[in-house]
Amino acid sequence: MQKLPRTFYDRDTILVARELLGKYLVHVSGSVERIGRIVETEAYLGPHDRAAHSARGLTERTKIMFGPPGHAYVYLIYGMYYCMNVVTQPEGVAAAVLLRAVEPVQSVEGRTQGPGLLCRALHIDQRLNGHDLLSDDFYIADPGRPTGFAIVKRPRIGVDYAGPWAKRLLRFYIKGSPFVSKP
DNA sequence: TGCACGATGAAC
DNA sequence: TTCATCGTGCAC
Repeated sequence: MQKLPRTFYDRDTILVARELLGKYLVHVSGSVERIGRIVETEAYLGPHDRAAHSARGLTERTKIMFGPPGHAYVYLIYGMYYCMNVVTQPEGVAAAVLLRAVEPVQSVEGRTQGPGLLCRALHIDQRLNGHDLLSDDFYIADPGRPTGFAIVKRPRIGVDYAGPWAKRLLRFYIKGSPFVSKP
């Protein structure tokens, strides 16, 4: 499998969010290689995007989002679940793509439909925050098998407080996939 | 130093 | 619709 290059992430966030669909998220922990096929993503376009953590500027938590592209931004939500993001665009631009659901491919136990569940199933936690996705133990790759699928656009989940930004169609998923969190 | 609040998920 | 559970961010 071809690991996605830095240039893949160093582009428009919406484009990256769409093109991440169908790619394989790989996490190697110990001797176990867990793989999930990305079927649902959301784009967060800080700092103007009121739904993005980076809307409040550079803070201890969001500094990863301001960093160079191709790194993981992992944070704890509601005190019990982790959410996995991919940092996009050049260093200094605080944008990222939230991975909302994956389809189990290898060594994945439990459900993966939802950002908290997919992190639990792939053993992703705060230790991977800031991790370079061009490393050998945590990365995203192109399976190379053109499958061909339609992409559905919807408003993002759980950001009703974001005013007009809550209505933007920044959530993308593979049409018909049974592994999407909220079809 | 204290406290309100989530880019959630599951139960009721 | 309600609750579990806790780090972050910002008000005192």
